[in-house]
Amino acid sequence: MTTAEENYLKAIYHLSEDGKKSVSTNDVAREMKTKPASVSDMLRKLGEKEMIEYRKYYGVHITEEGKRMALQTVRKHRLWEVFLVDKLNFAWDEVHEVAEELEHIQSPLLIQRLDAYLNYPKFDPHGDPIPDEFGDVKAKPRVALNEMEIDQMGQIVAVKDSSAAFLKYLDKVGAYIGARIKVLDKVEFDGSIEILVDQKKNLFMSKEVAVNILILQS
Amino acid sequence: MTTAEENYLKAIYHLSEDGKKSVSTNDVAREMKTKPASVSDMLRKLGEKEMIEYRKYYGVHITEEGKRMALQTVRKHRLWEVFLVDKLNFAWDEVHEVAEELEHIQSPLLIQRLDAYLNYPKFDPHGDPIPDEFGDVKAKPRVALNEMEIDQMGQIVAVKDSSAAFLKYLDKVGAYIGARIKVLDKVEFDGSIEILVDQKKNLFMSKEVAVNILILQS
DNA sequence: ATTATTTATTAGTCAAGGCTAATTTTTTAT
DNA sequence: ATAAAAAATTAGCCTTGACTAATAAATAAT
Ligand SMILES: [Mn+2]
Ligand SMILES: [Mn+2]
Ligand SMILES: [Mn+2]
Ligand SMILES: [Mn+2]
Repeated sequence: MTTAEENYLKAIYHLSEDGKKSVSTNDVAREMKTKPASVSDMLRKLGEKEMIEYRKYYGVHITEEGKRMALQTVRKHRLWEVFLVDKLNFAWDEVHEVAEELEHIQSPLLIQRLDAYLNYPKFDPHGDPIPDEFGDVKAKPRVALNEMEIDQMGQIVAVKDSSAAFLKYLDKVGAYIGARIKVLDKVEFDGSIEILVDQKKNLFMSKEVAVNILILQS
Repeated sequence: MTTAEENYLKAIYHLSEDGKKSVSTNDVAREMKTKPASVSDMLRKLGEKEMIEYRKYYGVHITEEGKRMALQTVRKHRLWEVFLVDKLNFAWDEVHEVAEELEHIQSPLLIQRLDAYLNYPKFDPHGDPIPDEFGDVKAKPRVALNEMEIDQMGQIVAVKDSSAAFLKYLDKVGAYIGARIKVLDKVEFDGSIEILVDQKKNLFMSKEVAVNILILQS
C-alpha cells in the first residue's frame, strides 16, 4: 500500500463510520482535498485491490480487508499522537499534521515497541480510541454535546474536529478531555448551548462548537 | 525538497566526505541502488536547485547550501536512530532502515523536541557524530582498524558499515562501541588482523571487517 | 415523462522518479 | 594517434497521483 492509498482508505473508513451505508466520490474528494476525477481513479485502484467494493456511479463500501488496513493506519496515527503529546510535549493542536506523516512509516516492530513504550494507551489526545494490533476498537457510547438536553450531565471524552483552530479555542475557554459538564441552557433558535464545566465555570458556545464536542453521559 | 532529492543529496554528501573532490554518476548510482541514467536526471535537477555544482561528464561537487541540507537530513537520521535504540530498545542493527524513512518527516519542532528528549546526544548508535541544528559536526580523528600497527592501542568509536549483517557479526564476536583494543598481530598476506579486546579477549578478523571498524587512537 | 441539474467518469495532460536502449563523451590501451 | 573500453547522457517509455475539460449517468424538477 502506498501513502496515497493509505490516506484514501483512511478517509473512506472515517466517512463510513457514521453509519453511512455508502460513501460518494464527492465525499472522498472533499475529505481528501482533491478533485472528484482523481478520486474516481483511486477508487478503481482500491477496488481492484479489494479494499473497497466499487460500483461505478453508486459510491463505495469498505471491505473487511479494507477496514483492517484502515484501522492499522488509524492505530499508527493515534499512537504517534500520544507519543508527541506525552513524550515530546506537543500541544494537542500541534500533533495532527505530523502524525499524518508518521502514520505511513512501515515497520511493524516500530509500532509494537512504540505501543509498549507508551504503555498501551487506549485513547489519543483527542479522546479517540486506539485500535489494538488486531484492529479491535473499544468504543464507548458518545453523544455530541448539541444533542444533550437541559440538566443532563456527563464528561467530555473526545473532540470531533482536530484542527488547531478548534482545539486552541477549547483551550482558551477551558474545555478539555475529562472535564465534567452539565447542560444549563439551550437556545432553540440557533442551537447554541450553555454548560457548566467542573461545577464552577459557565460556558456558552455556538452549535457549531457543540457539535464537535463528544460526551459520555452519566 | 522531496524524499528522493534528500536521499540523493545525502548520498552525494557521504560520498564527498572521504576527501573526494568530485563524485561520479556511477558512484551515486551504486550508493543509491539506481541506474546511472536515473542519476543523470536527478543531478540535473539538484544542479538547478544549486544544491550541487554539476558539470556534465565530470561529476558533481556539493555546494554549501547542499551540504547544509544534507547535514540536516543526517542529523534527523541519527537522532531517530538514537531514539529507536535508547527509548524503543531496538538493536543497533535494526535501526537503519526505519531511520531512512523517519528522516524525511517534515517538522522542525519535532526534531527540536526529539533532540531535547534524547538529551542532546552527540553520537548515534554506530558512533557517528550528530550534527547540531546549524549543521556543525564535531569530528574526532578516527582511523580504520586495518590501518593500525602492531602494539598500537585505542578504542572502538564507530563502524563504517551499518548493515545488519555486519553489526550482528560484531555482536557475536563481542566488538562494540567503546571497547578498548590493542593490535596483537597483522597478517601481511591478506591484511587480516588480531586484536585484544578489553584486555581479555583475543579477536581475529579479516581485513574486510577491520576496514569497517573505526578507532580513536590512544 | 421529459428536461434540467448534479454527480461521477473518462480522456488527455503533467511532473516526479524510475527503467532500457541508443548515443555521446571521456578515458585507457595499443 | 587511433581504436577500444568505460562512463555518462539522452531519448523514449512506464507508473503514480495529481489536474482540467469533455462526456455520461443518475437524480431532481417541472
Ligand atoms: Mn497520512
Ligand atoms: Mn487524533
Ligand atoms: Mn531516506
Ligand atoms: Mn547510524
